[in-house]
Formats: sequence, C-alpha cells, structure tokens
Amino acid sequence: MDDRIRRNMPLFSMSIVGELTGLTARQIRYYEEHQLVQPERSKGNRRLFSFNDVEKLLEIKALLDKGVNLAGIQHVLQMKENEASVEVAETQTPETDYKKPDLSDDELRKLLKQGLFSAGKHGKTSIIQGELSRFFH
DNA sequence: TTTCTCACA
DNA sequence: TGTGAGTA
Repeated sequence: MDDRIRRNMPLFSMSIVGELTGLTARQIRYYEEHQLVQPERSKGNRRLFSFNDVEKLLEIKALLDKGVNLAGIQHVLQMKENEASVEVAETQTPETDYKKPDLSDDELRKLLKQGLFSAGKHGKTSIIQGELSRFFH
C-alpha cells in the first residue's frame, strides 16, 4: 500500500545494519535493550531491522556525537513518536507525511521545556553540560 | 558462518 | 563497551 509498510519491513541482519550505521553489534543490541529500537525477530531469534530501525540508529549515532546520552535520546525518540502520531491524526497531507525527522535546535528546545531533566534526578542531567549551555542564554 | 545470550577483565 | 564461551 504505502511507504509506511515498506519502511517497517524487517529486512536487514545485524551485519548489514552494522555496516549501514557504523555501529557494532554490541551497541545495536544495547540500544535495543534500552528501547531505542524495536527490531523484529525471525528465524532462530535473529534480529531483523527495517528501514525505520536503520534510520533511528543513524539518528542515535548522530545524537551520540552531539553529546546526548542514552537517556536523552530516549526522550528525543519518544517525542518524535508523539509528533508522528499527531501528524497522522491531524491531516494526511503528502507533503508532511514522511518528512525527514531531523533533530533541530527547535526540537531540542521543546524537549527541554517538556521537563527532559526529570530523568536526571540521580545527580546529573540527561544531557551533557556542553549541549545544555546552548539553551541557557 | 553468523547471530544470540550471558557473563566478566 | 569489548570480548569470549557455547548454542542454534
């Protein structure tokens, strides 16, 4: 029917995804443990990733480079899911349907305002200081 | 051969 | 996170 189905078709093995994302199998499995990606299982319990999963992993990788830790990324992903739901619920305009989920400063701001810090009540924040300073002008 | 889980330097 | 063990 539409791209959504294709984008969620489990097609890639660990090795493929590893090459595509530059992440190690260990890392990918670790991110899965933390609900950052939900690859399908097939055959002998082998992970099968979809285009969406690969895209998510690339995003995670990018965020990691920006200095956002796993906790922060979880919130980013969660927020994106919310936005996606709203989009689908509101209208089905082809232009806004499958836009690239690039993380902009604006989105980060939204995250921070949503109380992203609540996850860092263990003594430190969810996002590293360097990244935070950009929003404390 | 590849991937999986579990455990540990 | 990396790596090795023992499977499937």
